[in-house]
Amino acid sequence: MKFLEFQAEVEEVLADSCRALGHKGVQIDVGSPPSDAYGDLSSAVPIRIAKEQGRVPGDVAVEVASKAMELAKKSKYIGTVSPHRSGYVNFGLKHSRFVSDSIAAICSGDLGAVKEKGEVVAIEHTNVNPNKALHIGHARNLVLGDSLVRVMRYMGHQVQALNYIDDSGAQVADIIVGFRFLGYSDEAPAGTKYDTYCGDSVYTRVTKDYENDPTLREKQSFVLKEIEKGTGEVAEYARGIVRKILAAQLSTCWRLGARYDLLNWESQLVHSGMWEKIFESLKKMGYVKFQTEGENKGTWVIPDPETGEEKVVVRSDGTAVYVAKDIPYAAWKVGLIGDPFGYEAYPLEQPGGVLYSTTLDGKKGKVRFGGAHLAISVIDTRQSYLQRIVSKVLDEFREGSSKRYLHRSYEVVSLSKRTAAQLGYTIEGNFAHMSGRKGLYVNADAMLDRLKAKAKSETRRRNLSEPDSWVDEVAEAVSVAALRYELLKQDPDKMIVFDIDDALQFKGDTGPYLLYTYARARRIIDRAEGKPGVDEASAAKLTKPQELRLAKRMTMLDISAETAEEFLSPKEIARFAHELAVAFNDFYEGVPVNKEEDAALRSARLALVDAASRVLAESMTLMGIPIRDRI
RNA sequence: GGGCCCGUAGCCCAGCACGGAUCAGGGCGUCAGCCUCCGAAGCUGAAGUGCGUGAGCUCAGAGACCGUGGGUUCGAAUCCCACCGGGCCCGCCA
Repeated sequence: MKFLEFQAEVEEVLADSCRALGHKGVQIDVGSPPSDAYGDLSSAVPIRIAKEQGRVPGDVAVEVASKAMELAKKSKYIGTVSPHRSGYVNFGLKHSRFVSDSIAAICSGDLGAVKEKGEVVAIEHTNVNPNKALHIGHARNLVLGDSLVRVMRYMGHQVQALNYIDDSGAQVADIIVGFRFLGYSDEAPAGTKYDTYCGDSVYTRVTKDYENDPTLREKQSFVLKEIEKGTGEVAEYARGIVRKILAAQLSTCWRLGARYDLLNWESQLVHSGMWEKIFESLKKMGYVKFQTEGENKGTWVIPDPETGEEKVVVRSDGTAVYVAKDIPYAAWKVGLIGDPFGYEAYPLEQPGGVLYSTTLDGKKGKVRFGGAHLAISVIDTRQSYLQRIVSKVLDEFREGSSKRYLHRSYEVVSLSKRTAAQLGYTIEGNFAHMSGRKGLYVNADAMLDRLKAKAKSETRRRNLSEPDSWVDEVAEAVSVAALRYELLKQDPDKMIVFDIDDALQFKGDTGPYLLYTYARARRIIDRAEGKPGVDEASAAKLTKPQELRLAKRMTMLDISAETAEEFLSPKEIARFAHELAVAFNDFYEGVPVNKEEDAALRSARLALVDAASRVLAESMTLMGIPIRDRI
């Protein structure tokens, strides 16, 4: 995008100026000035030089600016260079050319996405145990992961979006115990989603039943063994239930805009033999050791990367512990082990692309997964310790592997006191952690439905003559925008204390604000009589601060996208989109477009609106927010 | 006991990665305005104390101690250390 070109020019001019003035080895940096009255980019380089040489910063700034001004004469976009007495040098854009080039590029479809195909990146997210419906905590994981997938694709990577299905764990066993030993129906009542039924009614009840009758744990243990074995009537039955729940969960995921390339089944990972191979290698390397005495007698252990103490990986009964299942999966992702899987289309139709599933039937199709250059696991912060262990083991396996296996951690979503109270729970502090077992959580579908109900009335109020189906469809988009933005905009390291009433807010820094802003922009285009169009002469007429601010802002998506990529942090896109929307609304209030009488100016403004709305749409797409011309 | 994360206005958040410029930006909530004018899911402005139901009157007058205290620096919300408060993790559970 054009702003990055401008920035590159400024950096080059600065570096050349310093060299010409004999200042060697100065770190060249540029940034945004505190106010655009100073210019469009600024640098503290003279301050650093002054410090080194014991001079007055303002004087050095004058020298540097004067040299830079000379060198900037032949530049494309640098219009002004000015020193400031504080020691900063400020650079201003050559507005007419910058604005006309920017608008032309964007309107021709060049939004700055990286086009050449880069590295293969595997991104794992969602990973919900297939025994319950998604709650908003799972939704945070999905939104973070899916947005990251979108950003990485935008940045040119070949992305594999992975969804790990733990179909052989205790949580699945629990609901099978409920169906097979406690007489709970394995059919959901009419009108209830299957995953919701299993989570709300079966799982929570079985949890209580365990408390009342500890001998039920034997049933759980039996079911777990049957599932692990993988054959037999109970295992087949569990397999059917898991798939039925997964189908219900996936419909929610798709509703939220997420798309996956592959389902990785834990049961297949376990049966693939990968762990045994890795275990043998680690034994040969002497990294895992057999304990012949002490409290871990009879187990195989690895060194704990934090305490230096022992960490059991294989129990004395020969079975592998939880973290040991993650190791082969991680090794498969980054290609440290031969790929045992085949891949086939999963028998569910995913909107927007085929969903594959691993197989172990020995047939190898054309599609390949795993073996990525970079693997990113979106997993909440409570698993950071275990992820560090996995990472460490990969390094033992091959030096430097941990650099290619990244944990994108994030804090959990808890519930506000008010929301907990609405759900019938009285709590002590200001928030409560969600709990699937206790039934204390906000269901993602239910939240979307509440958002949708509100969006429906808001939309209907503004569109009295539209058919219900249209209103319904728009309300659905608004609800997804609201929830995704709410869960994405906050820093991943901060806990979200979710409050239903606050989340129902459509004003201010929200997803609906972005949708509304986009619709406003499109309305101008719809109602225009002439065509949008701009050249350097008409762009020169775009001199109002609102016009310049909007034009500049819309060329800065790439800066946010690069930061989002570097720090695996899609919230950068949210911040950008909000700033762009604010800039647009400021323009909208203060600058007429279709009522402008000067035809050239009108058409230039129209082109500006068109370009800005395209960039806004792109940034929303990167967040998985649906685009609607009218809402 | 060891480790990780958070602490910014009544509330919620941005800024911290790369320390700098005159007001540390938003949002919510509160109050007051703006639709003969491209969609009001928007925009603009206000919010020191005391008294008064209130128009207002009186007095006072600058500034969110960026959790607290140190340190580094010409310069710290940003870097370092300690402490305080909150959350999480450290199992032959998953």
